[in-house]
Amino acid sequence: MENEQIEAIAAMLKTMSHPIRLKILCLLQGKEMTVGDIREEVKTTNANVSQHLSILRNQGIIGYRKDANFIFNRINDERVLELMQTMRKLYCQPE
Amino acid sequence: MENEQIEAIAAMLKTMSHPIRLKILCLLQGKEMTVGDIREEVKTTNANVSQHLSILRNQGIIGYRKDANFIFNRINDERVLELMQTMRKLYCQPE
DNA sequence: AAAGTATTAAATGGAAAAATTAAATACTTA
DNA sequence: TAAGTATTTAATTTTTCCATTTAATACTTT
Repeated sequence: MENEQIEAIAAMLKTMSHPIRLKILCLLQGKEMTVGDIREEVKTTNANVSQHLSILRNQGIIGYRKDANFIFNRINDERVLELMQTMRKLYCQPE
Repeated sequence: MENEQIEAIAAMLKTMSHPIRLKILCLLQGKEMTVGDIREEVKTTNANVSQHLSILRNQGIIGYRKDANFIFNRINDERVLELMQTMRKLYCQPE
């Protein structure tokens, strides 16, 4: 791995490494969710969810779609999905 | 993923998400290295390398072996190796 | 034992990240 | 247009992280 790539990957891991953000990524697997939807699953405020979403957006991991006064968030980066699959396999499998 | 697992994985990602620590993990793939060895590859001080190594050790990612006044560090957690392989495939492949 | 090398530990200061609160924007509906 | 809902922005405070410096420990060699 080149140094530049190490920096980029480290930044991406840092973005994923907050419990709330990682949980958001888990929740967004397979579906779109609004701030309000997410807020019901994660014990915090709307503003806090919104802040975490914007960090994920700035990293390019998630995207969104606007409809009325809702914003539907979705995972944008397929690689993150594959990475999470690997993590689930390694850290959540019984064996 | 359960909440508890999310917390644990987030902690592990956080440990890996510092450029120096991620570089150390790259360097340790396949070989043992001392603080001095690592310090030659990473532009920082011995004390700083030592601190990062202790963070990696506390997370259980690396282990060590003592010989004379050298400490040889090695990767302890096979899962981290597989995770890094996946990251290399996803983020460092030309295609 | 003294001097030298490798590493760690402890303390400091500064920078970055996080949660909280309050105010602003955007859209909808009554 | 006024009131209501969803989300974001901005400001503030608290917390956590990181690099640096200095001192301590452990071991070797002379």
